[in-house]
Amino acid sequence: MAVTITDVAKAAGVSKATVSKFLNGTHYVSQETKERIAAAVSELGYAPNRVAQGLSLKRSHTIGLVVANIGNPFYAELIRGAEEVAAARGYTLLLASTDGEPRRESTIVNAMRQRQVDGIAFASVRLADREVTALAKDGVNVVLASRHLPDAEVDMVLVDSVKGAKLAVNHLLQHGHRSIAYVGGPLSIAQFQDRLKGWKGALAEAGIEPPAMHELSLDRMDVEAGHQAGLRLLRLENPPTAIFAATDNLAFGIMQACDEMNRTIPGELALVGFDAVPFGAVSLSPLTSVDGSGLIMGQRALQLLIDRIERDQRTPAESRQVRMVLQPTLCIRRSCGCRSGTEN
Amino acid sequence: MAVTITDVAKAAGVSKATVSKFLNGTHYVSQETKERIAAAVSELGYAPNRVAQGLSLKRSHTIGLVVANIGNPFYAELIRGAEEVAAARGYTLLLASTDGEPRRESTIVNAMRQRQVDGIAFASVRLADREVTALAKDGVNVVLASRHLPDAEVDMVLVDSVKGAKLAVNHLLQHGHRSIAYVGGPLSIAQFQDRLKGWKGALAEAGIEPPAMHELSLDRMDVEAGHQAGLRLLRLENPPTAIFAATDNLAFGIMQACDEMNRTIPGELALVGFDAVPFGAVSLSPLTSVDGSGLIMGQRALQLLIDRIERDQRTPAESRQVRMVLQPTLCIRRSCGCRSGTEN
DNA sequence: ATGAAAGCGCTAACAC
DNA sequence: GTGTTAGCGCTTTCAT
Repeated sequence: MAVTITDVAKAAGVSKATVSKFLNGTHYVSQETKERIAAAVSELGYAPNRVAQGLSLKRSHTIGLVVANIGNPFYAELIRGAEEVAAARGYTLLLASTDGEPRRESTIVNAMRQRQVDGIAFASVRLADREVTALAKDGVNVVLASRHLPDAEVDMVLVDSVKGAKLAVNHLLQHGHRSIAYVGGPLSIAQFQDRLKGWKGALAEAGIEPPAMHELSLDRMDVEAGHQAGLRLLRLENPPTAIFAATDNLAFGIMQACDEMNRTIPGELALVGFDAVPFGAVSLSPLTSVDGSGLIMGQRALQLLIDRIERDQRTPAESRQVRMVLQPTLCIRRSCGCRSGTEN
Repeated sequence: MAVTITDVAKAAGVSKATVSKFLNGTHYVSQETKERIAAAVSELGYAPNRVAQGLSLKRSHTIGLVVANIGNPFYAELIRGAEEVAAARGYTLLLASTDGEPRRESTIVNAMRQRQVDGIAFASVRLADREVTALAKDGVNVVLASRHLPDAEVDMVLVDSVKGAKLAVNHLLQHGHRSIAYVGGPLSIAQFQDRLKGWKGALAEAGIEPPAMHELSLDRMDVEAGHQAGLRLLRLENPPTAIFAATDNLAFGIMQACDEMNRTIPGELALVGFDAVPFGAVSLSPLTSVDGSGLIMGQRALQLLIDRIERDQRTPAESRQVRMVLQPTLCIRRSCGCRSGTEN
């Protein structure tokens, strides 16, 4: 059906081997045959079959990207960044979503390996550190984006969550708040441990010891979870005057709760999120948020991964894994009580 | 490196062919050897190499999904739906983003064909009708989601845009508005022609002839474009009292403009969007919107595509292409002036 | 500088 | 029932 290298060879009156050599610039080919082949190629509209190439080369120029949930704008940004550099460097993405289920994640990883991906980028792994390390040891190029696996021996790019959380809380402190609650995701995820730690740390430095009810680690991270948490907090006998949400999605849910209970933001409740997804600019109350730069993480993660893939190509040696930590920044909008601006 | 079918054959003391037959259940294999093979498989942890399989079968169990912009929540939903059914039916998605550039789109299509995808789903094509038809005639299974190509001879799933727009405008009319502006995307896209037509039609039926300045067809569809359009409209000497935005993203931009100019929604300006992305619920003003059901389109599109792929497998006959039109529904939130609810 | 041949991992006739 | 063989489209020694 499609035109193959054999067709080109025939048309140019040479052997497949020569065509291949010419196409890949891997050996010398005489000027004259070069031209004949080039002519045949464009004449027939030949394009190499990547599958066949992959089988022979053991290289697919395909990268698996596994995210928890495509619907979450944070991942959407990350995917965008990843796709961008993948495309630029000649790779295409195999996308899969886990819905946060570790079991589904293993299935996906297997499927990807069977498809001979050159590497896998995890945006928010749920696998255990050792499983990821095992994967890497097993020869799979891996990179972790956004989620931190302290003991996994693979490349990762993440944002400094402790620092980010402190940025957020300190800002709220500067606005005069003394009663700042925390709403975050499951503590089984390192990122949330760090954000919680940052919150606690900033408060401690200000000599504040928050009541236990002001610390909420939920097991889900969607808007609805934030909504419920918001209601819970607002109905407390002594509700907080401000909330640091460890995720923008959570913050949006909290806004919804305020809306429902007729509490104004930032008037009656100040709010700062984490991620700074673009949508925050047009949310119920324009959201001040720690910039987790999903886009950049997506980009960097893929750069790291592709670099490793292409390096391994030459030298299958174990190179030291890099851990890239992005510095967070505060994207100030109005939900904190400010008018606007950016701060570091 | 990885374990191959040959290893399994060796371990089970049979030939590769037998292993293959057993694995694919394509021929009878004696109970005894079945067991021996099964044992070898699990012993060695064998998993077939899909690339090799693909080369032999000319089937990759991979589907290309091309979207305009992953950052747009409408596409995010669509991707989510697509990924869901792809995974359920044993396919994985090759994702690529065009940024709305037709040239990039062709490049992507070529890359995907080289990778032997079993089919391509376009969420918002920019290619011309005849190019898409040519693709289909050339043996590529194609489905169009969301965007309408009147003359392309391929499967498509779309939402009835004329009807959706009427739903929106009529609702605004019922709220007593007589001055309803339209803000939409490029008229080169059929969807926007339809939404414009629906707007005009509904107004005409109400005996209203809108002034020319109240009809804005922009060439971009991002939030910023909506923002600019909103400012333009609000600064008119006789600004509209309501706006129908042909896309939620555009509506968000308009909200931003209102916010900037201190116009309340729906008090001073009523607003209805199109798409009903989840975020509308927590936007500056909870957005009433025509439900374009991106998620469902993503699902249906992939079902259509996979059905066709698997049908073609058996009978390469040209089957009539299906055009699936989803009925829009109005997702009522507050930006129109209502309190809440749903209407058809 | 070019070609012949083997091999990547799998499937599919066709024999036995 | 099971094995032999050829072939999918490409790359890559190894000769020439």
